[in-house]
Amino acid sequence: MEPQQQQNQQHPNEDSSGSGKGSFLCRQSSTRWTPTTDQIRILKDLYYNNGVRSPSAEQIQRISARLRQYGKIEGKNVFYWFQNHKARERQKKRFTTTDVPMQRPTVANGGWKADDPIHNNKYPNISPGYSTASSSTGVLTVGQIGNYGYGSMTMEKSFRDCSISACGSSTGASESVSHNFGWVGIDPACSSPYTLFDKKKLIDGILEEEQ
Amino acid sequence: MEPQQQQNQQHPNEDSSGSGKGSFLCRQSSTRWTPTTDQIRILKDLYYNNGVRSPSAEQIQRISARLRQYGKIEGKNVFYWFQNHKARERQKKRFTTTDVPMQRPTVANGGWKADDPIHNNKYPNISPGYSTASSSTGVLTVGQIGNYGYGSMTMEKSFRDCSISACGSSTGASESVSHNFGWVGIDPACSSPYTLFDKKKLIDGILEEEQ
DNA sequence: ACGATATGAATGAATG
DNA sequence: CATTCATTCATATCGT
Repeated sequence: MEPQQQQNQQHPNEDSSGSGKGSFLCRQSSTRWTPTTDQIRILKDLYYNNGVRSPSAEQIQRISARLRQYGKIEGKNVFYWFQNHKARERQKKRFTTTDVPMQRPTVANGGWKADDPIHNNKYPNISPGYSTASSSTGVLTVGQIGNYGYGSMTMEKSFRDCSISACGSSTGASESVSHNFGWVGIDPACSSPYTLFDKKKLIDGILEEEQ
Repeated sequence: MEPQQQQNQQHPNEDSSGSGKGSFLCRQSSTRWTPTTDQIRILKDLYYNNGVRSPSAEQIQRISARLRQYGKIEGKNVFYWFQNHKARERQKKRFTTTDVPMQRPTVANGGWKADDPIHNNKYPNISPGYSTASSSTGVLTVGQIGNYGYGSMTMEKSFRDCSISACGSSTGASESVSHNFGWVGIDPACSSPYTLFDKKKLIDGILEEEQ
């Protein structure tokens, strides 16, 4: 998701190193979990390709155990990750999907960070109804039509080959990129002849029902 | 606080300002929203004169739609603006009101926020010990140095429950499980000799029941 | 030109 | 589940 964020934090910082907090340098290990690219990749894979959205306790344990190979992680991290991911996806929609009483697929992307470049098959349906993808199998019907490879390879670091991932910044988490659409949005009635005569009124108008 | 960044005009940047700045392409150089003075004025007005601090989705939409007249803007910009504005104001206040000598905003232990939620009283069952004590030298009363925004934070919260997993019916039921499990590290097969993985298999393995 | 600061953006962690 | 808080990163802007 962050095209150019975090410059370095995927280092396998074994040990919580919470002890060395007071020291000046080494100011890298914060208390909060910093997912590695591999972890994120897998989490997204689970989320998008497997429809996992609210893993159960067992699943969380399993996932975290699996992800622990790529760096330290705990169950709660997985739990929060899914919660946040889901919540933010919804929130984003909430801000952008203003009106549109009828099914209007033109919603594109209001401008939030684009969806994932690698796993972007989410649910192709346009209606608010989710695909309810059960977990595993059967879901990938439309999945990765483009086939991003790693079907059975050591995906250790193979996501570089994808044709769409692009921007391979070696170590960096070159996840999503794009995110520069043309301000589609809801196409407001811009250019309205406002002249700012009464600011107060304008402000109120924003908050109120404006009807 | 705001050094009047009156650049006075909207988008001085205009696209294609590829000049120098590594405009390689990827790097998602979509300039980050630079609010115009009018937009800022209105935002501040909403914030200070109208007490808007955390606009809801609808409000955000309304606000952004309104502000779009003064320059391009999107819901997320408004959202972030308020979030940041509130956060920073608060942060600043924390400093100023501090005036307490030895008071450091970022003392060891993370100050006040939940002491190590992760490894601390996650499961009071077994390790009651150092929950409250913590912090060296009885770090003052944490009395909330700059309490203005919101009384006190709930440090020391601990998850409602500490039963691990539980969840008889491993299916959905996302609501009931919200925060039910303790993040115990049930010590899964850590350090298991995973080495080559077939993504497909791995994912399934995670999701499946104990295959 | 840099370095400092302000601030947009992103996200982990929590709370209700 | 939605909302909010804290933190951190990235970058625009300004000061010297």
